[in-house]
Amino acid sequence: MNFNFLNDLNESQRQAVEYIDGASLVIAGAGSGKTRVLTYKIAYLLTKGFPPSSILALTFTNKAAREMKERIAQIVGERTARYLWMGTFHSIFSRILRNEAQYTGYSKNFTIYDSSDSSSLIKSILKERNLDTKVYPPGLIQSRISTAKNNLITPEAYAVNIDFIKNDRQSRIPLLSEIYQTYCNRCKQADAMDFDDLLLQTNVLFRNHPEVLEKYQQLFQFILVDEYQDTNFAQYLIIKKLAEHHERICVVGDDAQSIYSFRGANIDNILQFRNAYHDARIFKLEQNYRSTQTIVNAANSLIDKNRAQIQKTIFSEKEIGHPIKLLSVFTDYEEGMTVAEHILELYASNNYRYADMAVLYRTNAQSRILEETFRKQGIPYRIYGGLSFYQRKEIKDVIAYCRLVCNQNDEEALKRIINFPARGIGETTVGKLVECAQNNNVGIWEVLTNLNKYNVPVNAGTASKLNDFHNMIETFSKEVEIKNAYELAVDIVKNTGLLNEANFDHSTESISRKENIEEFLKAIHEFCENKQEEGESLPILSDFLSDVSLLTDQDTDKDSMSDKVTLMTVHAAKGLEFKAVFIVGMEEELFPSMFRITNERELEEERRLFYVAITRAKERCFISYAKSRFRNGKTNFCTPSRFIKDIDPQFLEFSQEKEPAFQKKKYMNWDDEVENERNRFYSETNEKETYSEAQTTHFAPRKLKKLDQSSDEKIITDNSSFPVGTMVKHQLFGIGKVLETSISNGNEKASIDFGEKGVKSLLLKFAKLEVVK
DNA sequence: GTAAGAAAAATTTTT
DNA sequence: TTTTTCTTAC
Repeated sequence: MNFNFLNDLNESQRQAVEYIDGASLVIAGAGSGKTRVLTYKIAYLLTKGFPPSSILALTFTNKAAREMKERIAQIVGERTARYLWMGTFHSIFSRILRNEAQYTGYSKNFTIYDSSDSSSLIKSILKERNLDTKVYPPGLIQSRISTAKNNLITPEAYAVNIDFIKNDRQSRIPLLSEIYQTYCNRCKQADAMDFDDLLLQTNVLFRNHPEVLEKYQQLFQFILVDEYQDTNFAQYLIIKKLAEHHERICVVGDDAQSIYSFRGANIDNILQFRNAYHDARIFKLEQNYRSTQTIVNAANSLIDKNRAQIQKTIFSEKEIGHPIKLLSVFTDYEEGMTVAEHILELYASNNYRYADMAVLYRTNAQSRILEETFRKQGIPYRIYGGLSFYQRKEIKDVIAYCRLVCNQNDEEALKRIINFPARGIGETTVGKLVECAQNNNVGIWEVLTNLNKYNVPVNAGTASKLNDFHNMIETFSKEVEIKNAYELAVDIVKNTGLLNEANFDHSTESISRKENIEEFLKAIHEFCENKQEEGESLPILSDFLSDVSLLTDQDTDKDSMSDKVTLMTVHAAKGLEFKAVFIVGMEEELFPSMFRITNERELEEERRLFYVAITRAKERCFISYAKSRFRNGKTNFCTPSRFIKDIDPQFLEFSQEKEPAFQKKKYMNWDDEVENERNRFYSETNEKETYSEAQTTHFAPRKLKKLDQSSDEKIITDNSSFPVGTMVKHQLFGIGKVLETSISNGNEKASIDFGEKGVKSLLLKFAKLEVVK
């Protein structure tokens, strides 16, 4: 082993690595060598005599875990690195839950429900109870249940909590508590855990079985947690429990990069670390090795506008570099062209390959237009996100078959494929099965196995179809334990006719579906080979399934070698870096998202998201915003994001665009107008007034009329349906009071105070408001 | 019971 | 715009 690796570290990094006697928090600014510290720390622990199997290292993504493992393997060798407990929270604790299945009430091979399984289960529960999905929106229920689980509130605890019950009654969803209970019962019956369960059930396991907890407390001599700012309460408590005795724990994170609160992440975990671990040492990694001084300073000036944060001074000793270039364009289409031009220019300079560049956006929907322009311009690109490989219909179908074969209680899988490929078992029949199952308090599979016993009211033809289906699944399931996963999967795909179904015509889509299935089978094959290399004689299908359900698209980047521009959301870009970064769509209501501008906490998170975006850039950063954007089927007029103003202008450069060839004649005077607006933009001191004023003052009204009949002005109105002071009810936000109604862009808006949920500005045509007396 | 076609609705981030 | 749900005709 190379003992000199500590020399690669700067002073604060080295201190962070060498402190192993107690709890520590490492505040790792963007680009400060966080991964290096983590990997070296693990290597250091190994040299200090900690066996690899006594080190628990938790990451946020599979990719991060894999990369870190590789880097550690380079230092200490693969044979040692292999035994580290390193992975995502979800994968590590699903492993523990499987190992300890005897204590959990679930089987060793429990199924993992993904969010679409959860959602469809919730929908069936609502349907069975005859509840209107307008009163009980499935999405809202799902997120409430998820929040409850993330905060370790079991259905039993929920039912007796007066605050929740009162709150639900106020939101007009008093049955939520019961739905939550039913949801959990049904998951249990299906021998399935959803993502949140993996953390919740781990906590339940540790609470109910101190001897099991004790075992893992002993096992894990040292615990490391990456991306600590993104942990939720369930994760916090698991770590706290595991580290209780020895408190040899090191968490690494950056509060400035906390961007997952919508998933339950609690930034207070990192801000209040000392409350949980009183003697914790705090190390700050403040030198940024990634970006130019300009980029670092610009990002600093931005994040400085947030209130909740840990004091730190991020600095760079790299060159000053180029200013961040603002690209003001008229349309989203033009934005794509401008970005494309810059990409081609950088590429032509020979200093940048395509793979050195990334385009980051707030929402996936923005990728389409970029894709179009890149195709036209012949720029190779790769899109991350959107529909992941495992989310494709044909793949989900194959997985559903595999799931059902491994676990006949998996009702979501069963419902998905009982009539796919079509075999004459329609909705009515499934309805009868479900009803029968409910009445007898058993699972659908049980009913399917004993059609006669349960007197399912179906005719002979249907009964025989049901039996055929039942027998087919049963035949496969008998082979699960004795057959190699790959062989069984091939059997399933062949015998069920899934391949034919996918390839029913010769369209490109059809061929691609077929290829996807083949690709999937190949993945199973690889899985088997890997397992066999590790010495497992018979890798079975259920093993593969427990792996695959925790994989995401990030884990399946096949051609990372090829020279392509990366297109992804800012969220997906966390942890990555590129020589040049284009942040597009920096407009109000898009970035920051319109859903998050009324709540200060959420707005700060949006700002952190922008901070993450900027700090991905090593050398060049471009920020673009369009005046108009095609969104949700129509053209919207946009104003530049308030966040642009948060950046100290000394780090910015405005585009001095020459007339691009593609620019239409009617936009000829645009540059002048933009110039005016820029001046206005920065001389403006009254934040509130800036954008609406700028709009009316600097747009020649005549011109606007030519483009769109509607005006950009915000006009305060007196809406007869919702006069000021009216109490209204909103699906998501509950009861609120109308503060103001207005018309802007021809859209009727209302500003409504929802109390705890904050003041929201809603478009009346979207928000289905009901007046309450 | 099925499939296509029409109408309506929803538009964020994801382990 | 895309996706989901509803309707209608086979």
